[in-house]
Amino acid sequence: MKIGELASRTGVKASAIRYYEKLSLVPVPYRAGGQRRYTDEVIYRVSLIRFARDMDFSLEEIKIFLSGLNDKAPVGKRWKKLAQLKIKQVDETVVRAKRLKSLLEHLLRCQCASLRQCVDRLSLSPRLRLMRNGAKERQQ
Amino acid sequence: MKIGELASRTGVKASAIRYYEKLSLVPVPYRAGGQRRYTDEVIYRVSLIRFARDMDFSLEEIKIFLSGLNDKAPVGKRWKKLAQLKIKQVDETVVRAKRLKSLLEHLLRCQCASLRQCVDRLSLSPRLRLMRNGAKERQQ
DNA sequence: GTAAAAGTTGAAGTTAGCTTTAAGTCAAGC
DNA sequence: GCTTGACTTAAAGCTAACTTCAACTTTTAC
Repeated sequence: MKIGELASRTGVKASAIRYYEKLSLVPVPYRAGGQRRYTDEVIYRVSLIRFARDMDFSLEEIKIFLSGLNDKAPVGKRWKKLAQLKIKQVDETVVRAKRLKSLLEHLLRCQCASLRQCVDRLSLSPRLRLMRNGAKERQQ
Repeated sequence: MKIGELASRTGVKASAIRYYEKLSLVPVPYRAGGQRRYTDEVIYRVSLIRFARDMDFSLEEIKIFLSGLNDKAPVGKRWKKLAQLKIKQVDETVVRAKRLKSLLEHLLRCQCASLRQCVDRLSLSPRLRLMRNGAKERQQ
């Protein structure tokens, strides 16, 4: 399979696939007359990469995941650690998402005339702090 | 309050606050000897911006939200539309997050020797497609 | 009064994750 | 055999959301 077919079958652009190759996220394929030829196996890998990207994994994280999945040995420590971290993050995401949803629903219902009034009614000020604590940590 | 205090009270760097000012996300403040002096009101606004950023709102979206909240008139159409869109997105986020969680939990439990074996056992290949459809649309 | 800390500016730099470009080579259909 | 479309490369460009820099001024603490 040439790179164009791999691209159309996975929904990932050829340029992205070449970029992943450079980062060692997909294997360096066999070449015919200079052009890349892929086995079907690679479809799984690229699809997984795309899925993980949709889940906001960074390419670095995906690299760890894929190397973990490829080991013949049981999944490594780094892999397990990352997976557990991700599960935790997912839980937090769900909590914050629900909080955001009820905030938005309140704002759609309420008739607050000003930001301050709205924030006060929601007692958002102390709550904001809580929300922030649950949120992604920032690099400062 | 000077910009440094506003920064430390909101957890948003001074450089980011200046950047927000340039984008009209925070009001142009009074100046004393060339330096910005803020009222307490601004804390709410900057905190809200930060909260929204943590929720992955773009600054453009935040601009719409804040202008909606500031109107004396009932919240505008654009605002409501965006809020409803965001609620939908939040629901999707929750669904995908849960799906990711069970996938990760499976991977932690299972003893798949290879990527292909694992993907096959999960019958992930058809599922990937479903997951992708539920995921953010990409610009292609 | 003076030194250090905090503020100011515009412009350039940073990061991730690609995409686009230019200048070619290779493959497929007629 | 020729055209057209798909492929190749390295390098540059893009976007969002900031941060950093350099060179300077203002404020604060002692």
